Amino acid sequence: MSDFTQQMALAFDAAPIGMAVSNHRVLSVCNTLFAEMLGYQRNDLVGQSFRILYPSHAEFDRVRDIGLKMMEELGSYSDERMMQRKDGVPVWCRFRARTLTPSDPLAHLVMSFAQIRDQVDGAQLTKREREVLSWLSRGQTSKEIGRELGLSPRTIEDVRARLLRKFEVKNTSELLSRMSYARPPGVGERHSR
Amino acid sequence: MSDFTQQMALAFDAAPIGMAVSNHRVLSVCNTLFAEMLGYQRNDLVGQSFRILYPSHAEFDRVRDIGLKMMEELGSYSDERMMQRKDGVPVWCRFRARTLTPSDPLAHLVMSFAQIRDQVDGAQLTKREREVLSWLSRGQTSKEIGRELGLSPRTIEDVRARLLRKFEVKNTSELLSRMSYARPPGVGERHSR
DNA sequence: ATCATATACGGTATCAATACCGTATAAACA
DNA sequence: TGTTTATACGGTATTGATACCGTATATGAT
Repeated sequence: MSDFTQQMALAFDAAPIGMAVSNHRVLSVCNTLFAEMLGYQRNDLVGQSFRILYPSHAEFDRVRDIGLKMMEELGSYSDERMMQRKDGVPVWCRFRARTLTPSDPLAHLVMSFAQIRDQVDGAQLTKREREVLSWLSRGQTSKEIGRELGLSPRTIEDVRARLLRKFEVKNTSELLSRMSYARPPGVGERHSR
Repeated sequence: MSDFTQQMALAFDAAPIGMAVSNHRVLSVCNTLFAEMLGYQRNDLVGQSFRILYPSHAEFDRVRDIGLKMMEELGSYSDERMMQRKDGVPVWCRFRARTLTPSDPLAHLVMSFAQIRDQVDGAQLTKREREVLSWLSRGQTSKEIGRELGLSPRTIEDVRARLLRKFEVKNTSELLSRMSYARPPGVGERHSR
């Protein structure tokens, strides 16, 4: 086995992004970061169905169909999706896939998973912070967001200041460049005192 | 080793994201997509300095220092940066790195490069616009960027205004949220090749 | 029970961002 | 050859962002 092959295998394992290979939706290889991201040991995942990495069977089915046509045509596909960690916590990922078998895309698939929200030293975002962030990503001002959420603009400024501190950034532009977050504030995002 | 190693090497090469390994800023291995992204054949890049992949020597030096401290502490680093294709065209990338040698991060580095978008709705970015954009994503003000580039802050404001018009966004925050690698599904971007 | 944090709101002060007004040069292009 | 666009710079005026000062309540953790 060549030195090149071994270097590539090492790079795969040590990659700064989660990577996995599947055959007909069964995981055949993954790297350390992928297993870590989802709360598993790597050996626990080899041979497992990807089903266990999605929050529901419906979601598992949905993501199967969603990129199939594009992969048949272009060989690759990318979207943003929710995975589920072993302990049940949802993980938002930038998902990319390339198939080695375009006529039957799922037969042999190479995927990368990049976690979108980097938590800074365990600093999770509160509901309010995510909510404000999602409006900021649409270019809303504090005044507009306050009107939208029925709050004083001053309160929105407080939330913004907290976000800047948490992520150690200078301003909102740098914040949004680090943390892309454009999910609309939905059902679970209502504010309660 | 054998089969597992070979599968991992295959996955590295066929990965849906650009990947490369460097030793003291010299490329030792990269995958097909990485070479393609930058307009090279893979064999042209092996053994080359990363210098040729950056638009200027100043930029090459800047990106060396920028993540060093974080890599010494955490072992990994991520930002958005501009690379330069063989034909001179700039490529805006989400960059991730993990070092295998934390005491001397650049000694052995595994990197991933995800191309962000280089155009939106046919709106091409000029060199100046990309340049300013890359400083904005680091939270720099117009005054700071002007100082950095040896230009009047007013000129930077002109560039910003052009960017806001081109992307039809209200302000810089929305701009950087749109330019980010992780965008909500359904709004345009589809990954190909 | 105390401490830290998130929430929510008021004020002020200062700087940044954005939108206008204008001029000027150079390159691309039909 | 004129027209458009990018570049570069000046002014001003208004709004927004950020950083402080303060108070207050609620919650969760040690």
